[in-house]
Amino acid sequence: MKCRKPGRVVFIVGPTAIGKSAVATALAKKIDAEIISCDSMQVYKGMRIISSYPDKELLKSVRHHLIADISPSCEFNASKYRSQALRKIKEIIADGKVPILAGGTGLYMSVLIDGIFKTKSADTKIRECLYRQAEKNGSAFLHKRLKKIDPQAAVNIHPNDARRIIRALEIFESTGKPISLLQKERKGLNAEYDIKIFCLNTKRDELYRRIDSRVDKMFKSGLLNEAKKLLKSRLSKTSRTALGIREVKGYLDGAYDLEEAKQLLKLNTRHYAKRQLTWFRKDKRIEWIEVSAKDKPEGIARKIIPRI
RNA sequence: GGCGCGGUAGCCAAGUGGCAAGGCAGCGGUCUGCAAAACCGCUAUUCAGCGGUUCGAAUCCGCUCCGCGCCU
Repeated sequence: MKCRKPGRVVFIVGPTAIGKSAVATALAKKIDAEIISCDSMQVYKGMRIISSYPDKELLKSVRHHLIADISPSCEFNASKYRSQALRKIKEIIADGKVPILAGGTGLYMSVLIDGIFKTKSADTKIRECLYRQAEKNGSAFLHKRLKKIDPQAAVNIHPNDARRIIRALEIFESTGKPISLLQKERKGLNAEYDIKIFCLNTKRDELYRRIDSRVDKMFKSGLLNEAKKLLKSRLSKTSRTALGIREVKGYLDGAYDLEEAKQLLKLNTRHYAKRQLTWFRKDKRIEWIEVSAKDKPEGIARKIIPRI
């Protein structure tokens, strides 16, 4: 096929359980592409079931990157993801192939396409100190402080949003510059390449049905053991928040039975899917692809090709 | 059949005479180095139904319907 256009980057995004992996693979086969995961959990090793790695056949048929790549104990983040993904993108393009970014992590997508402001790596000392202050005096107290040094950021961040208030203060203390100023300086893929973003979606009740059935399958294929194994190891701040970990932990701690854990995971996954959609909805560059239960990945890929 | 208790949003529920707490679910949103995270907003002109008492009723009274329990 001659759909290959150098300097072109394709994103296949969408809510969890919509079928991104299969569509991305089907598409990759048709246009000689390689797939880079755009998922904050699939990067971790040992999360095959919990983060739903693409099936073995999919992984075999097309080259995949950034899946099961790093240890769950590693403090990975959006910035690290960005630099690794960027390198892969450049390599793939240099190879004359198309990089397809597939995944559901809105922040990782945005950090690639729109960039991220440059700063030193996270200063954990300052951050921890601020967290202690937040616990003692409340986040509103820190918010008042932020208002003095960076009124712009204070307007954008809710007084209860301790995490962002602390990040803003941390940036100011370590660089001497207000975060709202730094945030204006960002350069991403869209400055150098043609970006195409396709978001797979379906009706809400159908999406929720897919999520429920995926969770049932996950338990059948050994989610419990995988989660147990992960819980025994040291997990990073990010990896420990993977859906499934907390739910299984509650069960193991005796807070509820296995059925309850399963229902909880379904519920939390639905909430997650909803937040993903909120993220994608506001990005007006996205082209929406409505899928239904009877659509095959190849058929969906065929619909995408002419629009690349 | 008799007696008792109860019926408040999709669910759980507070309120027992002065304009219907809260939680869950649902929906919408924020998001630039923890993002499958964290945070925010919205959601009952109406309290099973009908009548009555009262300036005023989800709250008091009567009847009807429904549920639960006990008795015969």
